[in-house]
Amino acid sequence: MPELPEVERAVRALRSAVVGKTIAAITLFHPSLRRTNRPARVRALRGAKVQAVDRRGKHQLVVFEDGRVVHVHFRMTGDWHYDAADAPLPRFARAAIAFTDGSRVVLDDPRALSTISVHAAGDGPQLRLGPEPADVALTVNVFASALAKRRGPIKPVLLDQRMIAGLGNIYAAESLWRARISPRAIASQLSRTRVATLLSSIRRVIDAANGARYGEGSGGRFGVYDREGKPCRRCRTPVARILQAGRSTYYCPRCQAR
DNA sequence: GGTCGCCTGGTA
DNA sequence: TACCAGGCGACC
Repeated sequence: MPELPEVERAVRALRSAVVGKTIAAITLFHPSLRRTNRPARVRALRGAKVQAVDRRGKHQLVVFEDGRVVHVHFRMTGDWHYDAADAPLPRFARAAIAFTDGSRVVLDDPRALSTISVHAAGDGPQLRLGPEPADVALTVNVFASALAKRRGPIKPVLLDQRMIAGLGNIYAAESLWRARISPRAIASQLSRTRVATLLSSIRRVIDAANGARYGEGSGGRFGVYDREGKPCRRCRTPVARILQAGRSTYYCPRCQAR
């Protein structure tokens, strides 16, 4: 599920579910999680009390009262599942956190690419992230000077989390479509006007995605994403798909001509 | 920058 | 049986 709006939703749900609770046990089921986590460090979280749940970009941070931090990233297909500690596990359970009140949070992830790591107090994960889309410090000037340093095509640049934290493949494509900018346009060559348009398009697309979930049904109505061969919603030209940096990019060859 | 690997499932 | 997948770090 995870693009920014989905992670934000997941964080809010997690926050209301676990803040103030004390860990009874953490269990890692998937080999890749066992490989990357030291058992003693995970076991030592027993008795730790959750103080806060924070989000930075698509990263989730569970902060404990003693300053330790559990860092979770859903990658492609992770999500939280809530149940009781004695309930049957969901099909793709990769990890579980049981609390002393009998409740449980399960990391449910068919593709098993999610990551979990445990950090000592004062030694949190080093996240190299740019500003959040909604950050008022992210001005057109700031965005333009960041883009000016990048000689490559704009679409892969937008996926770099150091540009804007949390922007993913879907909304990068949607933002460019909305701004009528070719995904192949060279980042450093965008005019200031186009940079301004792109920034406001990114914000509008993210805002719409944030709101769409409650509207149900209205969500998932993309302009170009996953619409190869289907008509552009603006000009009816068939949407094209190209590969950039190994990822699909959908765009309208007419609205977003170079 | 591009490409690959991590994992596993859904779909054509 | 192929290809594709909302991410990202390691590699050239």
